Amino acid sequence: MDKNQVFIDKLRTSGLRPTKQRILIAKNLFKRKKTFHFTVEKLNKVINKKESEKVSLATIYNTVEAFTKAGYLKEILTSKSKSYYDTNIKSHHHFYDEGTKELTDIDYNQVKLSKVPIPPKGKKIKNLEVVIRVQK
Amino acid sequence: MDKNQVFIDKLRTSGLRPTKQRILIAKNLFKRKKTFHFTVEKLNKVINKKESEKVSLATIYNTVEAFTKAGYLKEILTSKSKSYYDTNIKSHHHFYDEGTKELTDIDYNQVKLSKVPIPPKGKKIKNLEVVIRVQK
DNA sequence: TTTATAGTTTAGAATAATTATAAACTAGAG
DNA sequence: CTCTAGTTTATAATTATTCTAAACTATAAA
Repeated sequence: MDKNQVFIDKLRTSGLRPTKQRILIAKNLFKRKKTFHFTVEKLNKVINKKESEKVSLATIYNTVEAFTKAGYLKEILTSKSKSYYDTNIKSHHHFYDEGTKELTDIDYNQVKLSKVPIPPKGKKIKNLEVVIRVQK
Repeated sequence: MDKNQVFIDKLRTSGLRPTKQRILIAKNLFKRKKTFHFTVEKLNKVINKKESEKVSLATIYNTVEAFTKAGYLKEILTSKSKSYYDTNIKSHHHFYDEGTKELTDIDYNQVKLSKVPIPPKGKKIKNLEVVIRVQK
């Protein structure tokens, strides 16, 4: 039993070839007990410090984008120029700490919307995200 | 009666010197019937196409930042690398069209939250923002 | 099993938004 | 009027991200 088989299958079903880089990135993202919030820069450090086989930054960008499109990652709205991603793809929301620039998950059922507006004509709601900015 | 007096006063009460650049930018932002959603790039075009007196891009950045700190503008969360601002500073939310990358205001009372989570210890909620991403 | 090819990775260049720098300018206090 | 701290400006620097094109590789088909 190849212990990577689960990732290989996941990649295949998404139409992504299971290359060694993608498997390595997938392991780093998804073999975790807690969910992982990261920027590409951070993921790049994690992978290229720990692992003996290096992965180029361009591949990390490509793979994060591919995983997001495939629905394995969620891109999170924060105001500033860096994109944040989350391995938790269940519907949930975030605290964004303006001081430390860290994200914390808010469980889905900690937020309840009792009223949601009708989208503009011809448009469908793709996603609804609540970001609560906090500070000391 | 100087028709700019209202802007001059506003600037003064915020500890900002009423320079001609700031007054010009304020006029372009706040003398509008509808609220105005913009990026710095867009504001720069609006000002430097229409007006005879040019304002440097650096000043536009500085002024938008100053106005945001003073509470005259609101920075809006969208996923990607460009910052969006809104002249509507009342508590309200947004549709973000992924295709056109345009923002539309959602009136405050079109969204109702019946449950809001408790912030992490020692942190206060500064702002709560709902972004609803839409697409065709 | 080889071979062909479409998909993938890579280093480095290019781009785009934003921030920093430092010199020139100016509002407003005294 | 003069001085000075605040402001503006052109330009350089920085940072995140995307692009490019050559090298590499997974895999389908011979």
